[in-house]
Amino acid sequence: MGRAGLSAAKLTEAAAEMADDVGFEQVTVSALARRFGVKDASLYSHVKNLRDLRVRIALLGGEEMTDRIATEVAGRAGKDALVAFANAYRRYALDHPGRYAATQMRFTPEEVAAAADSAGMRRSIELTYGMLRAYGLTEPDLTDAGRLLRATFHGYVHLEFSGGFNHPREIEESWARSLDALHVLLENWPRHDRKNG
Amino acid sequence: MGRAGLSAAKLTEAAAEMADDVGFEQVTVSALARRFGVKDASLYSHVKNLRDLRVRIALLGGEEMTDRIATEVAGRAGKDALVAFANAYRRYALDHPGRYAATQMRFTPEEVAAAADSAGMRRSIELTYGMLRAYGLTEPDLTDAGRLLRATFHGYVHLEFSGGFNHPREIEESWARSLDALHVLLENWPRHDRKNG
DNA sequence: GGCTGATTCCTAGAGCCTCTAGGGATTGGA
DNA sequence: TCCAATCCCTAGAGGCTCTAGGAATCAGCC
Repeated sequence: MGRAGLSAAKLTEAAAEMADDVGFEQVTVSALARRFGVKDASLYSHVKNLRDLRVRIALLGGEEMTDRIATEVAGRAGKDALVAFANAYRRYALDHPGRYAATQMRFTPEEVAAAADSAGMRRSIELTYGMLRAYGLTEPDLTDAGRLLRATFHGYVHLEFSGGFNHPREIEESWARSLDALHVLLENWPRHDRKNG
Repeated sequence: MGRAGLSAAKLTEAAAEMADDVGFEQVTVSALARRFGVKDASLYSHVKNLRDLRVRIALLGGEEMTDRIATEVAGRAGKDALVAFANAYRRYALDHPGRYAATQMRFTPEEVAAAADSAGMRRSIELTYGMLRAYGLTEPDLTDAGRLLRATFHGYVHLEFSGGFNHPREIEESWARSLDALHVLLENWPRHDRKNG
């Protein structure tokens, strides 16, 4: 009988699809092996262990998400860019809940350091900063506002996922109004006072 | 030999401590049984299954967190209340990472419905709304702003936990400035236009 | 084609986990 | 004292991760 033709990349892609289908926490080495008609021990030649597999899903998700956001934000500035960024972020999470959940894992310092080197991470930061510069922000406000935005986007999506919103119908409108509010916030950002660190 | 004197409440409390110690995902029926010097099968008379145990941790954490926030916010209004609320929220999460992680589980609709009946949930909503009313907000802005705040607080804590911040030393300052910004945001909230739902 | 080395996938098995079924021990109350 | 409820146990099925070592298959080379 022929081989399944496995590779780390193929496994990661399949695992990501599996995560979107059945939930990130349900992604398991043995279930993935089953999907390829192969024994679970076979996967350990391609992937170090379960955690390694999950981190790979996270990196894949991060890259894809950054790609989407980048194409949506391209050529926009100000509120246009903010809304495009936020919507691309949220839509990716809704389209790929498993991959998105992977990106929200708790990483070890080593994993963070490794990921920080990746192109995706840097591009993602570039995108955010570019957007914020259009609001006239400079460091350290750039960092602070960036953190606040990332936190808010993630928090909103997370709440939406975890059923924290009681009236699902109004989510779209709530989200739109939150973006209005964030735009106002960025325009009125309480600037850092140089004299009074 | 005597009995261990187990009960659902005792198990939940011990499981919560365990979650804070070793991480929410490491909380396991057999590990918990070991802690009580008892066989794992014994716990299943008190707790339905692992998920049940985890949901109990979440409810306990939610109650405790609401208590803390309530006492901190009591007697304050405006920015004072906002800062007290936010700091109590964040501090609880940092003090009890396992319990906090539990509150951020993905719940089934039934679990959400059950939790929505609990006193803690209602009190938590009351607290938020009371705070926002002091900013002169009314529905539906109350709902939208409340969602945005909850999302932001959670997102910030989550980012902090997951190592999303590269410069740990500046987190405190970033957080303080984000609270300033949120205060400004609430004062300049783009009010709902009744004519144009 | 035949050889060779690397890679792929396998079997076997240890160890840990969840959860069920059913039975003996311990308790508090009648 | 005795009964019923409750607690905790043993036994066991089944799933998961991961290691060790062996057999099959592939690619490239003569």
